[in-house]
Amino acid sequence: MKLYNTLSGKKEDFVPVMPGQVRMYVCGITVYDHCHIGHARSAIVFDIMRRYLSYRGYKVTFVKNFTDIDDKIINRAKQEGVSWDAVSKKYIEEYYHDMEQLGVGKADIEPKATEHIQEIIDITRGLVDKGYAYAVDGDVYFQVEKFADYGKLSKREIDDMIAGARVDVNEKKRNPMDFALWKASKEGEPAWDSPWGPGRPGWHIECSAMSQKHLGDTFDIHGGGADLAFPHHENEIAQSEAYTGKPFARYWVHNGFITVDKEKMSKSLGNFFTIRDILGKFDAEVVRFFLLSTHYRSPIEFSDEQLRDAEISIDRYYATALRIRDVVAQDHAKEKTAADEKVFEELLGRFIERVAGAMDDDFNTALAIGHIFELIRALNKYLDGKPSGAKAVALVKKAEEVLKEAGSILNIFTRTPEEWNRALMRFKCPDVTEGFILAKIQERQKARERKDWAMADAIRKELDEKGVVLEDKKEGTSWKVKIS
RNA sequence: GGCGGCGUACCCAAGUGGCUAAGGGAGAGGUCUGCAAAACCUUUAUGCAGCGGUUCGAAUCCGCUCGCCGCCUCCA
Repeated sequence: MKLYNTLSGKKEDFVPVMPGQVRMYVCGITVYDHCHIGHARSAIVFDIMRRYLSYRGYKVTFVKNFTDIDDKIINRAKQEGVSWDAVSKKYIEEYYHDMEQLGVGKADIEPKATEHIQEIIDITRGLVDKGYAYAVDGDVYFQVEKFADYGKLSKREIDDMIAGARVDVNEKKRNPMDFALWKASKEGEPAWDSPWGPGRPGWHIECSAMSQKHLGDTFDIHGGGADLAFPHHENEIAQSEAYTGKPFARYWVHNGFITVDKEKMSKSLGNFFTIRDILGKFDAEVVRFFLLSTHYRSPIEFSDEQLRDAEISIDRYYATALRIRDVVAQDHAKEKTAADEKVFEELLGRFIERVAGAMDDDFNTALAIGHIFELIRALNKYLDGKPSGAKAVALVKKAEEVLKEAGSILNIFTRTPEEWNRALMRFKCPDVTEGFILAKIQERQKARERKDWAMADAIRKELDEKGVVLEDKKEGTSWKVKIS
């Protein structure tokens, strides 16, 4: 497998520390507000990586944390007039709700910062003892100049960053780039006892503490959004490597942003869409497909139009799945070889290998999806040739099986065509019932039998206006939800 | 200002040295159909922002130019 490593700026062969095992840590969210689609992207991308590594036979230990103590949480609590832990508790629940709907699995371990105060204090004290950190008025700062490799992840020099205008001025810091490991709490703020007085952890230290505790000093993959590379991940590296004297994470993986009008979606710009807003308009599978149809490191422009494209693509898959079922159910007494059998069989044979090859290459989900639709087209073409008999059934069943396998890798195409159709009805034609549709189809069938085409077309038009499309086939008329 | 990234058809999007530049959508034409829908076929980049260079050979590597974005402050 190849994996792009931010540390080297290149794709590298993935070799885990312990053969057959992968230990990965992903920075989760700070729980002070609803999650937006950008959070969903990160969650889905790393969920897919974890799934695929398991699929490839690795024993994966996946850790994703919650930052449950932080300035934003404290401010939010003040605003709402509730305790800080009521805020974090509420948004952890919201997060689980969103993720469950999105089909994102839980991590193996989901640690919280506040449950690792002792570990955080231990590391902080260790860094002070080793001379990497200093205490001032109850705060403890990491001294970046003491760590020779500082800047190796984000590829920047300490001096260049200071030259940049936007570093905050803080009298207590020896160097403006120094960052807090421990912050003294003000009156009324949440506080834990420490050797430096009552206080709370800085932001970066928690990930060093939790990853070390649950995965060890050196582990395989550390992930998060691209905006975390600096300063968060850079600081994690400094703390952890200064403390343990060992390499920290071996592969640094960062997902790209979601953009709106080409600009990064963010809270401060106010151009964000929450997961729950989007799931009110589109099915979760559509969101997953949309996010996976672009490589995880590239930016994705968010729009309803793009989601609709995803919806159409998924519908194409389920329409084919239905066709497979219909074909298999037909009478196969007669052996008939379709003209394109060889081409189809050949493509079918290499399919899983090609999908896996795409995923092996830095989790290229977009390419994997391309392969899926290539097979779908070949299959449809093959079926257009009206093949029949045992061989044909075997090939079609094989296609069904491998398409499902590929879908399961990406956590898409996991439902039946009926389930998909029902999900679509919820969004596209909530007022129409299946009973009504079937009655109309029957009425139209009678009209068709007496060749009353005007009536038949009128009924079809009526349903079309309600968002239902009819398809006349040999076996009878079927219906589906109209997309667009 | 420093650092990083991106620019592939009407739209979205793979491809990072070598068969005819994946795949999806949209458009046009066709096969099928009572008519449709679906499916399939044909068609839409001798071309990969522009200009140079390296090479037998580049969308792919190097340099410059233009445009866009991100990080340097909390941020997935």
